[in-house]
Amino acid sequence: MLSKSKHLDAFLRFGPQRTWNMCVQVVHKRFCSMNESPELPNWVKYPLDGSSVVDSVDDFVLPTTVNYVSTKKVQDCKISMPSKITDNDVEEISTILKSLYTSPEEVVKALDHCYVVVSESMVEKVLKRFSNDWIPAFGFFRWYQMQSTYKHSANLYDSVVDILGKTKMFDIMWELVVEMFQLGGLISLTTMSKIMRRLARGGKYVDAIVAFREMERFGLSKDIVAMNVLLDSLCKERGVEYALDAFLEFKNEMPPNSHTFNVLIHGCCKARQLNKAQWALEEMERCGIHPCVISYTSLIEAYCREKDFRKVDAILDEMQSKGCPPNVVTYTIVMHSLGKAKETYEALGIYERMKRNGCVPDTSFYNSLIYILSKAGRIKDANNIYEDMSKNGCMPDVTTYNTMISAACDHSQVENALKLLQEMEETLCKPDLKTYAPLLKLCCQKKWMRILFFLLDDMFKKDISIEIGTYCLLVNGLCKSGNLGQACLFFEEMVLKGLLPWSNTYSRLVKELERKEMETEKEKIRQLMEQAKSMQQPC
DNA sequence: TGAAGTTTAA
Repeated sequence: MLSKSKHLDAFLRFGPQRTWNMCVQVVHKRFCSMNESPELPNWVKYPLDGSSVVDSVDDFVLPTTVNYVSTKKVQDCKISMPSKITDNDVEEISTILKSLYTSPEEVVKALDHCYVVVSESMVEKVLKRFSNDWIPAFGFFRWYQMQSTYKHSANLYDSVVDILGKTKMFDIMWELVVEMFQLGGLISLTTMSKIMRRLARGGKYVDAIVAFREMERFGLSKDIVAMNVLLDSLCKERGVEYALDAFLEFKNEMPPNSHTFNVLIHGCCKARQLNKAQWALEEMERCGIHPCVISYTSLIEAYCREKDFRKVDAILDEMQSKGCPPNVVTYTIVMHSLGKAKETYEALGIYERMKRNGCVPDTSFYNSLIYILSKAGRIKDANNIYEDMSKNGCMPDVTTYNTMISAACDHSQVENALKLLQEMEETLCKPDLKTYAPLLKLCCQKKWMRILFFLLDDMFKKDISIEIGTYCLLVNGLCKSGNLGQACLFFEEMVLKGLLPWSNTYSRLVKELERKEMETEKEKIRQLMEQAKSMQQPC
C-alpha cells in the first residue's frame, strides 16, 4: 500500500486518477499474489489456510474465523464462468473509460484501437457502470454506434437519455431525443417518462410539463398513464404546485383515475400541505372515485410526521368503519413513526394490533421492526427478528442486510458486518451503495485504508457507482481520522467527475488543512471548489 | 424506481 506521504505526493504530481489507479493496482497485486486470479469472487482472495492478512498500515486484522468460501466453491467458479470473455471485455473497456476525458469525442478516439467483441448486454453493463459519468458513457455509446454490428436499440437509447438527464446535460439529451425521433420508432412512453422524471429532478418543472404537452409531436399519444407519470415526477421532486396546476390544465382532456388522485394526495402530504391533500381527496370523491387504503395511508403518514398520533388513531378507526381496513403498509408507517419517536412500547403494540387484525407482516415490515429495535439499542431482539423472518416465509432483502450491517457497524462489530456481506453474496442478494456506506465510514474512522480500498474496488466490480454522498462520506471520515492526503485525493476525484462537493465537506477539509498548515493543498482544494462550481449547469 | 411503507447523512 502506498504510504500517506506518497499518496499526497502522487496527488500533487499526477492528479487523482493515476494515483487512484496506482492504489487499486497495489491492492490488486497484493491480493493476486496471495492466492487466486483476480476474476475469482472477492472473498476467495482472502487466504483460506487460516493465516491472517496483516497490513502494516491497518491496525485491523481480517477475520479468519469466518470461513468465507469453501475450496469447492473456488473450483466451481474456475470451471463455470460462461460469461468470462464478456466480463473481461467489460473490464477492458472500463479501464479505458476510467481515465479522465473532457469530451465524448475524446472517449471515441481513446476507444479507437479497442478490439473487443461488443454485444448489447455488454453495452448495457458498461452504461450502468458509468451511469454517473456522462462523458465516458456517452462517448462509449457513440463509439458503439460506429461499430459495424450496431443496430439501433430503443433500450440503449433510453439508457443514454436517462444518464444525460441524470447528469443534467439536458441540451445533449434533447439532441439525442430528436435523433431518436428522426430514426423512427425509438421513442416510447418509457423514454418520455425518463425525460419527465429527470427534468423534474433537475428542478425544470415547466420543461417537464412542456415535454408532456408536446408528446404528440414525438408521435406518442397523451394518455392518463403518461399524465400520472408527469404528476408523480413533479410531486416527487418538490413541485407539488406545478403538479396541481398541470392537473387542472389536463383533467378535462384526460379523465383522472384513482392513481391520479393518490399521486396528488401523497404529493401534498409529503409537502406538508394537508389542506391541499384534503382538497384532492374531496375532488376525488366529486369525480365519483372512493378514497382507498392508499389515499388514507398517505394521510396517516402525514399525521405521523406531525407526531399527531391521536389523529392517526382516528383515521385508523375511520378506515375500519368504512370497510377499508389498514394493510401492512399502513401498519409499517405507524409502527416506524412511533419507533422513531422513541415510543418503542407503543410501536410494538402496533405489531400486536396488526397480528390481531389478521394482517400478515412482510419483509419491509420486518425491516422496519429490525431498524427500530436496533436504534433502541435492542440488538439482540433485532437479531431474533432477523432469524425469525425467514421462518415466517419472508426472505431478507437488500434493506434487511443494509439495516443489519449498519447496526453492526454502529456497534463496531465489523466481523458481523462482513459476515452479513458474505451472506448477501451467498444468497445472491445484490448489495448497493447503502450496504457499503457504513462499512466505508467505519474504515475511515478506524484508519483501515487497505480494507477501504478493497471495498471501493469491490463496489466498482459489482457495478455500484460511487456518487456525491459517498465521496463526501469518505472526505469527512478521512478528515475526522486525520488522513488529509487521502481526503484531498477523493475531493479532487469528485470534482473531476463533475460533482459539486457539499459545502460543509469542503469547509471541513479546508479547516483541517489550515489546522495542519498544509497551505499548498489548501490552495489546491480551494481552486478545485471554484472549478466544481463553474462546472455546474445553471438550473 | 415510480399510486402508499422499511436503510442514510454531511
